[in-house]
Amino acid sequence: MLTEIRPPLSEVLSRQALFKGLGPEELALLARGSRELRLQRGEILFQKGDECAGMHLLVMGQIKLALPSPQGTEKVVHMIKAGGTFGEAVAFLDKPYPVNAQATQDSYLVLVDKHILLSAMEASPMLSRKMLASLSIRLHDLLEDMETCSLRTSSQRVICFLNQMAPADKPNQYELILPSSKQTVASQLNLAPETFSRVLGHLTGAGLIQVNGRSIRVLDLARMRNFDG
Amino acid sequence: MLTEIRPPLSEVLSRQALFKGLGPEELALLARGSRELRLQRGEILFQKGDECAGMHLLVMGQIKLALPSPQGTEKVVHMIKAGGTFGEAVAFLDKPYPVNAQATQDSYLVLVDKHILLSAMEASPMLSRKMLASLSIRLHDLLEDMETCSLRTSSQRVICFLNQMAPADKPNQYELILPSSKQTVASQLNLAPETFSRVLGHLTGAGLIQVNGRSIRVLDLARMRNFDG
DNA sequence: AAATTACTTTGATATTGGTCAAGTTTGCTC
DNA sequence: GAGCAAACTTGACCAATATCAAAGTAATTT
Repeated sequence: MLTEIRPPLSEVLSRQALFKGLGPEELALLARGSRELRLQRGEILFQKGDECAGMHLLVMGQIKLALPSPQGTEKVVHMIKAGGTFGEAVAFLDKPYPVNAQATQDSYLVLVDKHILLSAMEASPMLSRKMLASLSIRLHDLLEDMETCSLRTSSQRVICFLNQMAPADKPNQYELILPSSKQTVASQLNLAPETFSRVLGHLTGAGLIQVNGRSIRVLDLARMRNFDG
Repeated sequence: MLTEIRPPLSEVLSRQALFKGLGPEELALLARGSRELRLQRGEILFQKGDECAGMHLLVMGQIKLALPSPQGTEKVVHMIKAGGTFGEAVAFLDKPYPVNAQATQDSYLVLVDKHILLSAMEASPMLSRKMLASLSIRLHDLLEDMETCSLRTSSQRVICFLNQMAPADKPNQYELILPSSKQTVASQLNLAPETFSRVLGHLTGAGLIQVNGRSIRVLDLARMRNFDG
């Protein structure tokens, strides 16, 4: 067991991009309205329909947001990574959560009470701007997911995903590590795991990628984008 | 041709829910940064990839937001009705439009310059709150659409839609008028028009609904929700 | 290190919903 | 109101992808 250094909450908050630039008294206010949460891999944070207490800020770890289906399966909507937030839209609307949340890695997060958050926003137009920007990005991403899922074929969806995972300068060749298990990625792309596996097989067969566990090497991005399943 | 009475822009703005409660000087500011637009049914307002000048407010008419597909078809993402806004998320992010917009009815809208809108928000925390709430609702709706489209069968999607169109008190029997053409509704549900037609046929055959053009009478909501393809 | 569990791959089959084509109805234009 | 274009319906067929089953790998626990 590691000896952990646990800094005060206000310091943890001050290090998050969302709260950069807030004054110490605002940070203290937020900290007073916040709770720390620690989850082990696999633990469920909340379920669709639960009451929403506030905004979640993931400091470390990984959280999976997914829609449950009547048959007990689920569709992954979004993977939250360190520094990410979720639940703010739901908190503002006073609605129950529309998704399930489960830790896919041991995680450490902070739950910021919604009332406190609202008063902090009242006091800081900059925080409002950042929240607005963050929601806008979420909306934009969700629309992209919708685009991917509803007007592309299975191969195009996978190619689109590999393309999005490319480094910023988009070299024609690069390596990437899948952010989660293949079944999870498949679910995000609205594919059965078997289909995902087969598509990777086709791309490998066409000499466009090399797969090694969770690591994928893209050999020819330009040609891959034109690949037709 | 009708004789139109054209009230000043600031008055038009003051009547919109989003701007209710703003002071006259803020309204005047917004009005100065706004342009009126009039579109005829069928006219295109903007296309995916166009630069975004600000937030659109639809005062009258109907606008279709849709994702174009490589094959020239499109997937309807959202139908805007009178009083609705769109483009604000894109304006905040300084990104090009992610969708096409086309008038499906003769429409009158106001385009509010993004910089002006941002300064108005700076001045009015209430406006910020409303914008945040509006984006949150959009996000929530989009998630619901995703749910509908990705984990339900064609019949369930149609039933879900008919259910959403029920009056607020959810009586077991009610009548509704489709908000747009059947092909447009079908596209929103991610269905081919033929499939939509067939599903309505099945539901009619099962004695659950009666269809008459764009008017649909739901005869037994409870039983319909349990209907299985 | 062995055992158990979860994840992934591969093959065979089934099903849903899309596509194409033709006919019908609706609604708009002149 | 006649004519035309667009929207809708119906049927036959097809293709994409899910499902089921089984075997093979990797990862985790004990």
